[in-house]
Amino acid sequence: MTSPTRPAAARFELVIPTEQGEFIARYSARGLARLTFPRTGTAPRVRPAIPRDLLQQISTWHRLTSRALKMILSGRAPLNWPPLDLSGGTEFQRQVWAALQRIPLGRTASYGDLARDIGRPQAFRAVGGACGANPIVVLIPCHRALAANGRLGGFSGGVKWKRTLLAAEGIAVPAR
DNA sequence: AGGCGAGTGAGGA
DNA sequence: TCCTCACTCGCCT
Repeated sequence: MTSPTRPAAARFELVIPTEQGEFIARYSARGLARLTFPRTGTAPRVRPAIPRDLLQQISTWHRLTSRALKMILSGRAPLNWPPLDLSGGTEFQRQVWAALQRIPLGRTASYGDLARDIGRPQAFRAVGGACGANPIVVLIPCHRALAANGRLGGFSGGVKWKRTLLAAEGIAVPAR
């Protein structure tokens, strides 16, 4: 056939400028597949052009992503969300990510709480791993997962970001 | 209070 | 099959 078949895994990147830097959003044909923190000191890279048949769809999603991100960064709960393409995760990871999305803005849960939420009370340690594999920072609020006894725990994007995000949501940030 | 070790489930090499 | 965790708990100073 003449229609160019895109690989199912095709991803298209757009940036979201914020006061904190440029977040990078990556879209598949199914929705937002990845959102990453601003990188410091990397050369701007060439991004593949978005095919015409996806342009309008992705533009719409990107507006939703940008607004939702900026809302959370300013401590307000987003009204609308882009569709999320979480097909890259395992079943267990998707369950953890869904549990994270149930934590309201301004609230936190411990890794143990999340493990109980998904019906695997002993899997609290694996929950940490799934949080670390979260492909969509901020919108899937892995920063709201703390260790037991209110300790901060870790963060794949760096603990500084975790503190920043918690502070933006008005959460008292543990000393460590 | 704080350190330490064992136990734990999932994922990746 | 092994190893590594963004953990938790209990026991010990």
